[in-house]
Amino acid sequence: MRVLVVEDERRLALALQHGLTAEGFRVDVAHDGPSGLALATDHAYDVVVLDIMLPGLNGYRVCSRLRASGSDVGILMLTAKDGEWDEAEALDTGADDYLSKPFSFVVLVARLRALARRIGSRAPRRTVLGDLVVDSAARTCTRAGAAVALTPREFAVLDHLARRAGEAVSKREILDAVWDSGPDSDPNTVEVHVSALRRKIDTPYGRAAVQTVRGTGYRLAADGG
Amino acid sequence: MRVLVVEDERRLALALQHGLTAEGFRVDVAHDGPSGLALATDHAYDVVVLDIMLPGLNGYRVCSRLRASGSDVGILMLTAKDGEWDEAEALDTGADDYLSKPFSFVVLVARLRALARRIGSRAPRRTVLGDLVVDSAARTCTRAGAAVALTPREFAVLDHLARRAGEAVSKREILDAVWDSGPDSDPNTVEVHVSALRRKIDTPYGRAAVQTVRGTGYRLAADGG
DNA sequence: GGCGTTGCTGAAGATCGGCTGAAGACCTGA
DNA sequence: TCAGGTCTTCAGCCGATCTTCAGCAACGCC
Repeated sequence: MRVLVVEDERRLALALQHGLTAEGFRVDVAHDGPSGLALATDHAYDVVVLDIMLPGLNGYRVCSRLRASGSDVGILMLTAKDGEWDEAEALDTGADDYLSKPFSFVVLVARLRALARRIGSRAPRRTVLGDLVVDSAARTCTRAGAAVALTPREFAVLDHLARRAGEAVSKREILDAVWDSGPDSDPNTVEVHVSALRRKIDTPYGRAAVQTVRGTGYRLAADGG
Repeated sequence: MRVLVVEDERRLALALQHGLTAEGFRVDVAHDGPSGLALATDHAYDVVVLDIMLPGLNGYRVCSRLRASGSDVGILMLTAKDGEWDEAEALDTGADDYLSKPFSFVVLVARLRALARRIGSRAPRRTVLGDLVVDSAARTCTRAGAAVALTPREFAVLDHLARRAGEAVSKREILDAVWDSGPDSDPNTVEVHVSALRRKIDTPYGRAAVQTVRGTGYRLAADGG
């Protein structure tokens, strides 16, 4: 699970990074509002841990801008005081949960897990495209009623395409979403997996659900191919 | 991607120009406020890197004038001090992000890329002109309800015209936007692609969506031809 | 109507991007 | 450690696409 921590207090940020990494989260850190907003806009995080007091752009504004841009990432706000005002405002600007400083690390982890679960269930569970059904929660795929066995990578690629059904998705984006890889990763990897995917969900059925968008990447046909 | 660097410190400007060019950006440079504003107004940049301390017209004023003129180009401000005042003012005048000097080049590149992506996603997803529909996200085009298969270049040209529907767009601008090419590139390349485009989206339907503006370039008819 | 300029278009060779089979690395569970 | 499955890398192939060129057409000015 991917977490973004936006916190200007370096020591706390570092502590959270280490602690959450040890808990099995993948953690990125930003130390001010604008770079936090940029990271959150740019990467597919599951949850953002957002301090309110931030240089450049405070937490409320980061939060509302994120929501304004259509993001439905989970947002957990860290309120410095424990007055009701802060918390109400946090929820008003679109945060999903809040925690008053100082907080227990164990509680934070529990809240993050709970939030991630809620967010996860908020996401569309199934994507139906004609006779192709992708079930993100169950991690299953059926075509024309028949179950199709996919490897983890194949499913992850399909799942990502399904979440953006109808849109052209670049290989770079797929690499980022599925592989957590650096900028030097090879787009051919995606091609190989798409090739395998097609062999399973397209070739036997004679219709192309996964379309190539030359020069860009791929698109999962919104009408089922 | 096109970047304008407005920076009066010659050595830094030159370093940025070289570095960003090496990263694959197309870079123009201005050394004072007024010429920066003029360049930004006259050309279709994706992002402007704007120093605050500038002769003639400071960065805040360049930024607010750009916004006042209706530009929604991405603006990344370079703040000399790292006081909160600078940064808040930068964002208030309409900047999208800021970076405190001295900054790491790698960070600048990452921020530029993130900003460009955010700006891109701000653009309208679909353009509808009569019976012609251009969907930038899906990278598809339909005319009179029928899908039209376009090559990447053809689509890029159409997409650019669609973003300025009704306006006359010069071949030079199209070259800049679609080809990332130098000043010695051949306008005939655009003509060839427009020709191919017309064969696909105009000829079969008997009406001209892509109109020639002699001496200037082309215009996508706002009423769909 | 004549002329220079500008735009259109078919053809051809060069280039690019994507697909795929194969091989070996890797991971996991027994 | 072994077996089975999966993932990544590599290289060759192939078709789609791009650019360039050259001749022709259209336009507008005189």
